[in-house]
Amino acid sequence: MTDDVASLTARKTPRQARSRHTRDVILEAAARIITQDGLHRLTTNRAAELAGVSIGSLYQYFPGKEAILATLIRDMRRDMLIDIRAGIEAGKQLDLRDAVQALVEASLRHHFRHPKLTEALEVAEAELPMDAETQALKSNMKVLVVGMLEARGVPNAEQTAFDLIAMCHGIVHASLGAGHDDLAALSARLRLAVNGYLNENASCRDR
Amino acid sequence: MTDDVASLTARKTPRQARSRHTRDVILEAAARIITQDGLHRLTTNRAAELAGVSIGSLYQYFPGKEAILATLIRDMRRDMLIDIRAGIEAGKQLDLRDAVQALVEASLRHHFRHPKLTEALEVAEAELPMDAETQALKSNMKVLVVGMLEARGVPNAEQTAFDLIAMCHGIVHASLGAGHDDLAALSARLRLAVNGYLNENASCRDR
DNA sequence: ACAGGATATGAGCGAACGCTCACATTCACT
DNA sequence: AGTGAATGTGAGCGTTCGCTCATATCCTGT
Repeated sequence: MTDDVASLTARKTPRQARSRHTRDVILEAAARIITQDGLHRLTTNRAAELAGVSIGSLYQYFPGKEAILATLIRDMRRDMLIDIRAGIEAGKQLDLRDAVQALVEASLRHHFRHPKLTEALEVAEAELPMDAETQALKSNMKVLVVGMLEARGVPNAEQTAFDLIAMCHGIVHASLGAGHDDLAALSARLRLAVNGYLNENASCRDR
Repeated sequence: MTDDVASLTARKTPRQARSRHTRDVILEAAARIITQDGLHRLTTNRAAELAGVSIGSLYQYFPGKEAILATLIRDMRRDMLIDIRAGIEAGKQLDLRDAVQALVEASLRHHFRHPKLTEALEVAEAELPMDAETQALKSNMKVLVVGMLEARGVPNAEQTAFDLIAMCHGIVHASLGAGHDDLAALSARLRLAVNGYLNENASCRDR
């Protein structure tokens, strides 16, 4: 099976500081290649070379380049969950619209930390089988967002969460692609889209 | 220059029916590979083999695999422009919301004709230089949509068009990725998002 | 029927890729 | 200081890729 998750998990866990460092520089090099040259330019040889590490060392820790990608994706999702948690915490006492906005801004900050890398990893994630932890991380995020909406009486919270996230993602993706990097302006436009959806959703139910 | 547009344009224009057919089967084979196996599985050798054509013939008409992609993208954008025109025509006599909805449904039909291929080509387009015709096609689409909004008194039509398109794109993309293929349900949710944005946009101005 | 352009073929070159393995080096622990 | 485990090395194998070119076949116009 090519789609085996085993081919995505680390081959050997570093036990010494030395090897942890080796693992890290490989991941950093891979991230830099993706950011600067694009996903399709990532090769194991190039990553090892840029990391200043022999190709053999790379294969000590990663069974293949997909495993490197899976690790980068996992790390990204971990960071994202932290940001989501912070966003929900920040909006804990606020009403629906402000709470959602707090969440939007938190995930916006996440995205803007490494825009190109994040976008590329999301593309890669779509065509890779997902390991258990990444799956769990994403599931956690969903539960958090849906819970936040439900706690504020939003009907059909599951679908609403899905659409809000997809909408925002679409706008952010398109804006980055068009070269817009004004975070404040972007945030205002997202608020417009999100509030509009929430209002329409509510008035739909009233009728 | 690797980014030269010359490397994306056809090498030789078919003069006989025979060669037009060769060109077409190559494009069809490439599209099938992308649809079934993904973008990264497209290679010139594989495309020629699947098309039942020698590798040499492929290089008679395309200087490289990027040229094949560029051609598929151009064809896709051509079809899309036709659909957009039809959508605008269909909503010609309608008010803002219904006209936008007609447009949304037209582009939704376009997307659903070849969902996987369309998505993949849009990814490819993002990391390829654009040839003049594709650029013109996209510019035409933008003018049409912006004009439709302006004709109905929408303020800030440029930005609104950008956001509406990006929003819808985000929702459609996420839905396809999640396996939702109910066109009617999707259309209803897009209407929700779009109307919400338009209402919010209008009420923002009133205040 | 025939000339000459248009089209089709596929062996194969050089480069890049994924990856292994025999070996060298360094570390932790006694 | 010595030993075994952990870690690091890089030449190089087998494969695939993009692509060329000498050659063969087909088609059009006369």
